[in-house]
Amino acid sequence: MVTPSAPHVYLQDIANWDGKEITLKGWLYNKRSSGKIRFVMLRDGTGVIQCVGSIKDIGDEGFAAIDSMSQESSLTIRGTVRADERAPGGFELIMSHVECVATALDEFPISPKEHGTAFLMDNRHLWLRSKRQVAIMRIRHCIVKAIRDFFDENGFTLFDPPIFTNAACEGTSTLFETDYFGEPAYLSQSGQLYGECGAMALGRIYTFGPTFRAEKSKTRRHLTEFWMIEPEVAYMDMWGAAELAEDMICFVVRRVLETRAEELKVIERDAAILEKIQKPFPRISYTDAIEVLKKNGHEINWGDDIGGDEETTISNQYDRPVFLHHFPAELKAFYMKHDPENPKLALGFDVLAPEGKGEVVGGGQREDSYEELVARIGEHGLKVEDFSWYLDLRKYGSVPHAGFGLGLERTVAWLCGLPHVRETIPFPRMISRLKP
RNA sequence: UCCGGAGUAGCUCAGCGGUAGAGCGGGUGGCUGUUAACCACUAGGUCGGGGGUUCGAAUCCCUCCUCCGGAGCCA
Repeated sequence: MVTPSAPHVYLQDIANWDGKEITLKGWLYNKRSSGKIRFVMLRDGTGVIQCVGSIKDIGDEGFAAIDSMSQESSLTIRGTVRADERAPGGFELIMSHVECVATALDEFPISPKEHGTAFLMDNRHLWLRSKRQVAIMRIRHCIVKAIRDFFDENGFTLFDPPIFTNAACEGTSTLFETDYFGEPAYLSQSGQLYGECGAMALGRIYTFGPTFRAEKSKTRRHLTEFWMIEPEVAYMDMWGAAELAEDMICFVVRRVLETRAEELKVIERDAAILEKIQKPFPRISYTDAIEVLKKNGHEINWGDDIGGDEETTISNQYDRPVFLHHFPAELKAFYMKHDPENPKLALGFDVLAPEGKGEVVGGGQREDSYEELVARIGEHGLKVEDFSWYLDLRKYGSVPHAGFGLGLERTVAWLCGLPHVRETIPFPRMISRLKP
């Protein structure tokens, strides 16, 4: 039991308890021993600390308890906090009492040594206990919170789109089909069309939810289930949406730097690189980008899609995110508004993250003309009746409007400097990963 | 779907025609300041599956499976 003089303390607050007797509750991270002394590395989810036990303080009983526990056994330790130069976190705990809560019934699969990613992914449920994964999850949470705060503080309303959808917006090949009481239903691959309904109702909204893509992509940037944030604003044009994306990204980066410096250190992410993420981001048109790519030895022509290697070439020219805008309209989705000054171009943009991290945002202005949109739906081989509700937005008081989609996992991977998105979400879903 | 790469102890890997190996992890013992502790001993294997070549295959050939990376598509 916890005595009033030895309250339960989390390791993140340990600096406030120097010289005091406290209780720690956690798991055995590692241990070392000598004949008459025991070193216990305890983690509690907020940090790791070395606890020192000498035979005169904890007796044979304490030694026996420690010796019976293997890695990841759960335990509580009472002791006195002591600042110590030699300790990695600056503090140690001098044990006065140790109690095993539950011994690990088997050898913990993930030893303190190196492991391959396939093995770690098979043990994702346990891998999440490691210092590095804990730090990444904390930063992910920070980013989620910052995004919500940014929109909430700027007059936006959270607007949740459905996950079951009936329409095959952009062809069924990339959608997961489910049996919905005998009818086919598809897991949402974007909340945007619903977000547009919200913008017409509430003015400024953002969606924040999971989306699903059945595309058989096997790359470091793809998940089949990922989280997307999609703001949508009535009476906003393409450049307004671009500025919104810019402000949001800067706000999020600032928040991570201010509140997650420790976690960035744990994952060895150079904060100086993130300090450079400031307005304004360079803006380069698709047409100009093609010229840049040609000069850099890429075999690409106007009208071709810009692939991963090309994106890297462009983003490597800057130390901050870059806007790519005014793509050829035929490369983009049916709802994208065409440039009135050049109908071959779409009023859309992508944001490429620096360091070759690729596209983190895609957005632009939506087609607001009823006639144009009907024609566009036909051109894309889609059925007008599937989009009757969407067309109603143009029928009843259509206005210029714009928005964008931000991929959460790609953003986390970029800000954390991770090579692969699989470590950015607790349980990544990929083409060959459904378990755990 | 296509193009590469890899499957050997619980994990990370070496061995690449001639007796199945190391480090870590596990177990046992030792050590009063260790830091991925150290020292000694010890247990642990259908060398991804199937077929073939050979006196002999983890090793060479064929085939299948799985995973990893990339392409396409996208956030």
